[in-house]
Amino acid sequence: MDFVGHLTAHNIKPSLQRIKIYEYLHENRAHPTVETIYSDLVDEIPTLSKTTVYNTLKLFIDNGIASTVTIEDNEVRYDAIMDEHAHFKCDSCGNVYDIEMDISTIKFKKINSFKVETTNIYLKGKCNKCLTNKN
Amino acid sequence: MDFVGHLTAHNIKPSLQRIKIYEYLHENRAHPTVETIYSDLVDEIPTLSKTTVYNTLKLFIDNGIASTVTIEDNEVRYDAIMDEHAHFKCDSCGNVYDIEMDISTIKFKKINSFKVETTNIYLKGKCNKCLTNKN
DNA sequence: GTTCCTGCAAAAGCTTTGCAGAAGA
DNA sequence: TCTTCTGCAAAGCTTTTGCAGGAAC
Repeated sequence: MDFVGHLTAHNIKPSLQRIKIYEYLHENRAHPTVETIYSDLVDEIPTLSKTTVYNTLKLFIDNGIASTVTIEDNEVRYDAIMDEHAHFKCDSCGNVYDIEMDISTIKFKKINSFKVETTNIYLKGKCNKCLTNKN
Repeated sequence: MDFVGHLTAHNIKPSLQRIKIYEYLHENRAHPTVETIYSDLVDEIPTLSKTTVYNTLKLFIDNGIASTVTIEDNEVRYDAIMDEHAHFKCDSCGNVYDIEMDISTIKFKKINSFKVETTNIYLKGKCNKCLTNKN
């Protein structure tokens, strides 16, 4: 995938930090937090600061190439996959998985008068691996 | 509604603060934040502290009579309605509305192996009132 | 008298802001 | 040169923790 091209196509100048953070989001589908992104990338870019991670993620969100995943109260996670999909968080291992779904199939009652612009679906429970390991 | 009875039924001793906060959650369906709860109740209970609001909400959640609504990254809201329902937040006025729905109608792909325990659905857009006022 | 509850003050996190130096065009 | 980007340090918020006094039983 052409990360640099995707950044420039969204009016984001492709600095090293921005490329690496964007790459990281794509290659780490675990929906990382700022802390995770920072601590994983600081090895590769020793001068990296959290401020830059915050700045960069904000820039990505403002330009529509990333979004936040707030499946838990006390942590904000980030996602660079912009297709409509649900998120599943495992209570045991803490991993967050993408769940494919067709959001248009959801049927609401009494919502006719509201104009829905975005839909977020968050599931919690036990993932495959944890269910198997437990037994 | 018998708030005191509901608290004691869930092993929560009905102190004045707890009764008032629980009542407030039921009568204020706008899904208040800690700040809102505190500032609205401090008039009635002048000695109230935010610590107590935090303690009490945590107690309610642990005992299953309230839940958090994390429709936005930067604010945690609280809800005492424990039926399954979706939440809709209006971008314009900021109000959060309950949307009735039957969660069992949602169809996911490839989720068979996961054990889903809770489902949260958050919608954003423009509410009825704001759509009318704009025009 | 013992236990539990409340709320002040302080601490702990997380995120944002201001700004100066560095990098890039 | 001029603009933009980075990252340190400090500030700002929200939430948690420790603890002492108070209420309830």
